[in-house]
Amino acid sequence: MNDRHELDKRKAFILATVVYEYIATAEPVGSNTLTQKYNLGVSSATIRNEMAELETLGYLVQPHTSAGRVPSDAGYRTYVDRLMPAESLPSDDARRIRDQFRAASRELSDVIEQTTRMLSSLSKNLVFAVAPSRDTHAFKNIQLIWLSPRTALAIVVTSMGVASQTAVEWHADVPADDLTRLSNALNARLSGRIMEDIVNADLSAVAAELQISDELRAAVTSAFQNARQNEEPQLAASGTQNLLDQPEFHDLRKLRSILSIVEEQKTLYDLVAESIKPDADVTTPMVKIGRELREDAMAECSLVTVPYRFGDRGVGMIAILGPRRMPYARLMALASGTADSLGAYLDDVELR
Amino acid sequence: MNDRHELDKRKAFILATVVYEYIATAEPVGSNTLTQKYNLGVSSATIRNEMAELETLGYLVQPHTSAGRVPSDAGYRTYVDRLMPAESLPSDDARRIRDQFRAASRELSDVIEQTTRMLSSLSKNLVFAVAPSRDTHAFKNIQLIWLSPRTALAIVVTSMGVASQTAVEWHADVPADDLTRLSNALNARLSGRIMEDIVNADLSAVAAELQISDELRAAVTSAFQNARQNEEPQLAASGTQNLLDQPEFHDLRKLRSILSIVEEQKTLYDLVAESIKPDADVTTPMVKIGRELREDAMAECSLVTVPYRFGDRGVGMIAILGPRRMPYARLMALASGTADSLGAYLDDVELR
DNA sequence: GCTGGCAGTCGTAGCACCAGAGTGCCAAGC
DNA sequence: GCTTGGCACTCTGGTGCTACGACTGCCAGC
Repeated sequence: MNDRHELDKRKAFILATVVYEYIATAEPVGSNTLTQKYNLGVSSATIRNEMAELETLGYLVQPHTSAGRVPSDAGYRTYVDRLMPAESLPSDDARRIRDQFRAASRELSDVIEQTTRMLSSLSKNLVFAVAPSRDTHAFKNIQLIWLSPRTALAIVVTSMGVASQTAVEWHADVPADDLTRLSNALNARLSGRIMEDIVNADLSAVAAELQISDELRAAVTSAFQNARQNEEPQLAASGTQNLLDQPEFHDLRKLRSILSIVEEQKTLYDLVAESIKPDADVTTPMVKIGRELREDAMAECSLVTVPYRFGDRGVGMIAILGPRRMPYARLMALASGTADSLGAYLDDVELR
Repeated sequence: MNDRHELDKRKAFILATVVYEYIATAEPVGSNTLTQKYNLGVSSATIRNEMAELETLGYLVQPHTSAGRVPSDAGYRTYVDRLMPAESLPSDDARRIRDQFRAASRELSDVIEQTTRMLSSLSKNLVFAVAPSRDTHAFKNIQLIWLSPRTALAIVVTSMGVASQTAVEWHADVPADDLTRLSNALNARLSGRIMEDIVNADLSAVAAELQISDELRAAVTSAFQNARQNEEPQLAASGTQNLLDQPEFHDLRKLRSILSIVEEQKTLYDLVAESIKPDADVTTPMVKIGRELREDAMAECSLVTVPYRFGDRGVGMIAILGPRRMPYARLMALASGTADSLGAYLDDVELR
């Protein structure tokens, strides 16, 4: 199992064909089906011997004695990593994705939700997406609004809309003019920066330059902290009804546990959260298969995830959840196409 | 069918018992079951005759010749309207609802979502809720921020947070002082008012009083319009997995169409939208049964809806969707208890 | 008007049975 | 030494049959 060359060409081809056929038909594949449908050049008896070996190697399993073979997690894994031909995004799908983002709302959570809807309809699977946290928005401007000599309202606006309003107060009088000067200086200096990159040093530098009081500086700091404060991770899901079309979910107990997980959101989030890394290579989709998901309820599921970027960093994830028997190459192409478009959309919105 | 007195006492009791028993067991009810389980004082043959009459009257139906009886839409309707004993909210449930709102988030959409989660777990059915539209929030304050002599930013804040920011510009110079005076006057005059009650006349009155230019007045009007602009109706749903426990949803085709409707949201919204009336009597739950829902996919469902209020008007809906065979009295008590608490919560947040 | 009895209907659970698909193994052949 | 046809064996799923049980509707008698 450890030697990646243990599979000779014929075994690899047979494994690939079994996976391909099983994905297409959802029926265990037998040696006869294989020889009849595919041009293998050898008889079914030979295939039988090879398949028996593939089974002892752990790539195939038999649901019961007199049935054909079905891929194991390891079988799918090898297929995805080494055997499967890559697919590119069909132009129809590409167009639909483009159109979706052209008509997209400006409300971030709506965009994320519409994206999952579109992708679940294209992929015929369950799709979910994690929205960028406020940390990753671009700072647009801050307004310090003088209410009285000792109170003010601080409103922070990011590329995705208003992030927070904070009421601030202090012990010494602050002239209204100071607030205006500070607002303007902060906006001139920091506009366009990513929220999480704006550290206290930046704020202090501006405050020092303008000779602003410590109390006022502290107020600004807390306004920024407030704006960055991480709300619940926003997660949208769509396409649960697609699962019902798959025979593996006709078992109501399995279906129920999957639905619970989807509604609960936390488990879904944990599944993809580890992959949201700012510096990650953001173009490659990742695949987790069956038990790799570490969830009993999902032992028969696979997950395709792909991060999307804003600017030059990964800020969120798009994920397609379906049966292990899913068209991996197609879904990977769909997911990364969508992620690219979503990233481009986010960049575009920021520029407006 | 039109004469509400067509049912004598005994028929009414039999109908009520059949509905009650069927709700409990999900099995068609026969005359023997009835005489054995309930003390009717007559023999099963008499019950048979009565049931046959109830069937010709349209209250009961027989799934097939040799089965017991099952209530029809009309049967459930009569049960709900006239036969069913009212239930009050068990103190356990009341406590759980109270605790939920005590710990509730301040973000409106989170509160609505958490409410549906709690109620779906209490009711063991599918729950959805429509969030109040911005129109029904209470106005808190407006800030007109002077950016340059001819441009400004208008930020409208309601009881539920920031509603909108609008960039405004004009052709004649506007002194910064005018903006401050206007902001303060508007806040003093309008704070606490419901957004949809704030009409142009209110704004004009203030502007006239302060001798403010027409252009500036127009800018304020557009800021308010922007803040009231109706986004997509916000709808949260929870508890789809509960449906799987009901035998009527074991049919995958039915289940699929219900799931589609729930995800699509629009149909759900239409089902309850008509009942969101500001001036409606906001304490009584309403019930729609089977075909009354006017959706083929929901012919075997019932819906309990109850509006919740903010201040003295209905602003949103809570709805419980389940099989027609649902414990109506219990769910009605649960729904209105939750609606009351949600209303109280909204009032409370507004005061803070 | 109520009741017990009875014939009749219908769905379902259980059972046996068979066909079909697929395997593993073996002995012969290239 | 790999490949192959043949063959016995296994297991599932569908079909047809029967028996049973749960009802009903109707009727004659109280």
